[in-house]
Amino acid sequence: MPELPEVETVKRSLEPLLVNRKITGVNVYYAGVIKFPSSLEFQELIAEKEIRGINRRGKYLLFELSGGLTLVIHLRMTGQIVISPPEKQVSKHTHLVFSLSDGQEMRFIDIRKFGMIYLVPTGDWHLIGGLASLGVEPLSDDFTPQKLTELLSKKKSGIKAFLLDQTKIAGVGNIYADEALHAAGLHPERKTDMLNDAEIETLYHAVRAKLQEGIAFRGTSVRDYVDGKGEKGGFQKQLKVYDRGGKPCLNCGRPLVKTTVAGRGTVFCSFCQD
DNA sequence: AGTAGGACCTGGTGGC
DNA sequence: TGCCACCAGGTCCTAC
Repeated sequence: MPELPEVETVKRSLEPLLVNRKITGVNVYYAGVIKFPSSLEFQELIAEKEIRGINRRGKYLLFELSGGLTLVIHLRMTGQIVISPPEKQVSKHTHLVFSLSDGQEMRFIDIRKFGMIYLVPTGDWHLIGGLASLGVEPLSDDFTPQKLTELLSKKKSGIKAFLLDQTKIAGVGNIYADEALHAAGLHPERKTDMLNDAEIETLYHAVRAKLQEGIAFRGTSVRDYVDGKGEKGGFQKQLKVYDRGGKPCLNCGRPLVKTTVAGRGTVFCSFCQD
């Protein structure tokens, strides 16, 4: 599911509902989502901790808690975090329910059970696979055309595989990779070391623009994605290629091609992207 | 070093 | 309507 814009939208929707509230306890329905520490330790450690703030790094959500702890959540494909009143029936696939000091509940729901939850001392990111090795935040000032040039030069692969590599750029997933490549007019299998300066500049702006548009529309709800209030996003109506295989390219009218690139379903225009 | 393929899970869709 | 194959916003691991 969620890529950077969706995770950012979840973060923004949760902030006003969670910051300065205390987690009074947690009910565990499926312990498998808790990757560290043990389920028992998790339940003991998190009780009575105050949520001081929420941050995002790549596709990870980081809840800064009192006591020097951070609750880290990765939603993977179908994870959802929703704030609900306790009287609302707990839906199927709800794995954790946090009780909050204001009487509400924070529920972690995940159909496919791929989501991962950790509770670690703040800063001990090495305890979490993937988080410590994340690459640059694409919407930060650290991400520049020069930085992109440097990253591209260090990898010899297809450009779509590069965009999906979280150790290079953090947060781009399958939807925004396809959208950015179409916007930039680049074929997903173009080699990273064969792009000229103008193409890199175009790609740089396309990646940022698509992520920013995704946030502005509050994320893409092709299937399961909802924000912290249970609301769907709106960017699915703006998609130019993702989920549009066989339909006409909105630039040239020719049918979009659906293939597999870097092991992922990929849609592009063989005329506009080369 | 790169990528392909399988694994992890459940559910929706489209074909027959 | 039923059954089946295949597909899905991610990442990790193994094998070429």
